[in-house]
Amino acid sequence: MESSFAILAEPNRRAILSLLASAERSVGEMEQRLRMPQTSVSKHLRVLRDNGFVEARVEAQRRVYRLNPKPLQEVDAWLEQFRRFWSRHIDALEKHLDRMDAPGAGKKARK
Amino acid sequence: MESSFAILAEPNRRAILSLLASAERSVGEMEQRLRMPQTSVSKHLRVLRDNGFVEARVEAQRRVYRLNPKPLQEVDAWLEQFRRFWSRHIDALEKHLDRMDAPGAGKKARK
DNA sequence: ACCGTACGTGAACCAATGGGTATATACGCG
DNA sequence: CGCGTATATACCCATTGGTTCACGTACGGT
Repeated sequence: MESSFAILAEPNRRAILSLLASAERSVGEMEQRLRMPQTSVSKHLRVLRDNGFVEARVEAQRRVYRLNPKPLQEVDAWLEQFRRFWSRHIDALEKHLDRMDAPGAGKKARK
Repeated sequence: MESSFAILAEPNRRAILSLLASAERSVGEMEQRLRMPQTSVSKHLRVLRDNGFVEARVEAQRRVYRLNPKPLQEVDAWLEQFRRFWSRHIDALEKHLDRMDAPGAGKKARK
């Protein structure tokens, strides 16, 4: 049960996730895009997989990885408590957050 | 030049930040609220200070710490690239709520 | 059946870091 | 001035975590 923050503390892992944000990628693809050794990529992927940040599917000899957003959503949720420090000035964002704010509590239409 | 994520990887530091999210606090206050040794609190505060997460003001023998949101905003900004992975769900929820909201005449407050 | 490609994994190595203990500094008070 | 309170820091130690090297495995083409 590592914290998601601990996983994201590693720069190479963040790079991998950023890559996967735009598209699915095979290991070799990440290897050359990020210019890092394959074993390093594989190990980071292992950590990301074990913690639910990515999922893989087998395609011949390749493993194609795709992003799983759930852990990142948790990080986003943790940040919630601090948003009031900067969101006051950004009305559009505030409205967006307000809407996310109603998790089935039944108060859908504020204002 | 440490990544903000590396700073947030530490659970106690996150606890400190959460505390400071609600109010300014002195070191001793955090010490007892978090039930952790003072030297530990001080060390984590040092890291948080050096990385711009908190600022301190001197008040007699006390140091009162307050939150500085900028580094957290950067984290929030990094998450931006992933928001599309769950904003679709939010949109769906939004539409659902809108539909419940306006059963006959369409006043949808979209945008 | 081989051989190269594509990944994963285990072991050894090394640097960074958090916790604990002891100590240093700063301040207010009697 | 000496003492207690409040906080910071230096040092040591144990652990963690990332990198590299070497090897293992699975698959497809020829």
